Amino acid sequence: MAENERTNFIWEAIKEDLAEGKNNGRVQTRFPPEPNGYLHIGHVKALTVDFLTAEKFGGVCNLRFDDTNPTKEKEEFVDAIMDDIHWLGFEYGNVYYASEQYDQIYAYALDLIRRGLAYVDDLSKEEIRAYRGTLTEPGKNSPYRDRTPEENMDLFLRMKNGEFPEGSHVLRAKIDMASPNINMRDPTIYRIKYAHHHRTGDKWCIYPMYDFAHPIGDALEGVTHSLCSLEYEIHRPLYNWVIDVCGFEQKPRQIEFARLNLTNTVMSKRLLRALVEGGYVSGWDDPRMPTLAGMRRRGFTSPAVRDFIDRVGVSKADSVVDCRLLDYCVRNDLNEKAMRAMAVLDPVRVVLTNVPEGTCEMCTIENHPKHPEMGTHEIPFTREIYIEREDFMIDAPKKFFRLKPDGEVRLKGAYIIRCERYDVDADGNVTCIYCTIDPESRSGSAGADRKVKGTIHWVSAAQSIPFEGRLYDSLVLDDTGETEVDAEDDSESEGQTNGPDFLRRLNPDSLKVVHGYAEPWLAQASVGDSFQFLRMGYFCKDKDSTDSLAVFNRVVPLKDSYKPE
RNA sequence: UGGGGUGUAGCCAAGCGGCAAGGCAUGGGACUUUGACUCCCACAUACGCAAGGUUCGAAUCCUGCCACCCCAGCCA
Repeated sequence: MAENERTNFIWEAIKEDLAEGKNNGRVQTRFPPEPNGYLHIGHVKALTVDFLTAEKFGGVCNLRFDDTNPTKEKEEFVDAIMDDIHWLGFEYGNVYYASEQYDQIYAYALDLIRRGLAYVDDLSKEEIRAYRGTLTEPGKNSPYRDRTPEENMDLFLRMKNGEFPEGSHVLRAKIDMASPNINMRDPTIYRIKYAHHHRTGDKWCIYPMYDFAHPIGDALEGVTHSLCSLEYEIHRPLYNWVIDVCGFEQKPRQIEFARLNLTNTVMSKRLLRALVEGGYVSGWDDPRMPTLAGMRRRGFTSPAVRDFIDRVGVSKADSVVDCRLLDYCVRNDLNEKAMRAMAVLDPVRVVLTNVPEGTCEMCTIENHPKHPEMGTHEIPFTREIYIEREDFMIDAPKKFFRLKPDGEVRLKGAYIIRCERYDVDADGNVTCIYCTIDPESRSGSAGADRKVKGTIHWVSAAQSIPFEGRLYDSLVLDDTGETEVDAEDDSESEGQTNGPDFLRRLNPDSLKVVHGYAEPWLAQASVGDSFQFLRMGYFCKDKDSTDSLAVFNRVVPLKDSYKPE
């Protein structure tokens, strides 16, 4: 059975490490988010790889907040991140913060200075860039590169003590300004920032860079395999350099894999933040957002999200996954769990002429066709009802199985009705349909086995509740699946005057609101409960529903194999 | 024109020298008091290259070429 066990290239690599006896057979990973935003579906892939890899090899996966840039980070985000991980059902071991490792990281920096492996540079940001060279030309040494360890030590201490303004000095690793790998051309490892850190407050005014803090954090925590996305591949030599130079005995191994991209949406935290801060969406949990908070509010379930990630797989090839696979996973999960109910989104009135006025029969309907243990509920049946406008067609084609003049159709859970006549307004819109019921055909009765080709959903006109359906059928962007992220302007610039380029691709149809009627039973639903409205899809009761109005988000539509013409 | 990566169907993705798994999507059919679900069937003579080579045999090895992605933050 181990024969067919699912694996991936990362696990194969780890098996080889284990076979060579590395790390004494121990495997440890970490999920290292920067608390500068909410987790999105792309993070789920990363964190799933981290957690499942640890689980696979009987190790632990810790959570570490890579909070080395105080200007972007907030406590709100660390809370949201932990909530999201729990929602997904993963258990992390310890919780670490890079900011709690600052003392140790600082000590390693001092050691590098002492050994002549790091120096304080007085060059400006622009000068450093100029000295770095280009992709095709080597860089040249900074005039400050050969300062003595004593001089560097003095300068670095003064940096730490707040004697210099931001931007005036940085600490650089002394590696090789002519390296074909630009990341090795004396990378900056510490910079001055007079910023309030959400955890260390104003204790520090120098902060380590990712490239320095990350490998040290990994080593300090005992990480054996540091899994990350492809863009860090080029940083691996630097990662290994830091590990070596700091003298860590047990050397974590960095392995990179492709990050997740999804059609119809954008996965860049910078762009998601622009949507939130620019007011284009209601917040990080807007149901159109690919954030876990948004998807959760929309009604996506964690098993569905996990199944999706599992089906996507792990490789090193750049890819864009069709968002219809995610939809499939959601439908697949909800099909088993969601109770069946009826709501009419675009109502047209139907009068059942042979049902006496004042009649109110209760029809019993199963909550789930395949799970009788899920129980039943009652729906009031009255003389006047609403059906879906699209379920009636005057000039119906041959293969239209729903209601048409002189045609018969079954009202789900109730009677078979026949269309006798209908009213039309000046514009040709149907305003009312008159039908008769077959009294023998009531569901559950002896005559109920008569077959008609179609079954439609309905609600009582008098005994139903107002319904607002939000049809978030597309994620934030249109369906071109392309996202041009303008390389320019860092997220620090607030200028929202003319939003980023991609905002032009915001899908105006990504949120449609419809008003209709729902069966009374739905008034008892709790926020977060999901239902399948027959033919219309899966809906989840939204958090801002009120007693007088049932507000449901459409999680995902049902597949519809009916094709007109 | 530097370096690091990746190229298997519309989209993901197995495959690791022995003759192309699987899923989504798509098309057809059966079933159906949800045109849903479920169930059948179809869907790469072909693996970036009408390129060389090794081999009895290559998607898998070697050479060359092409395409795309990443790197010149005092972001992560």
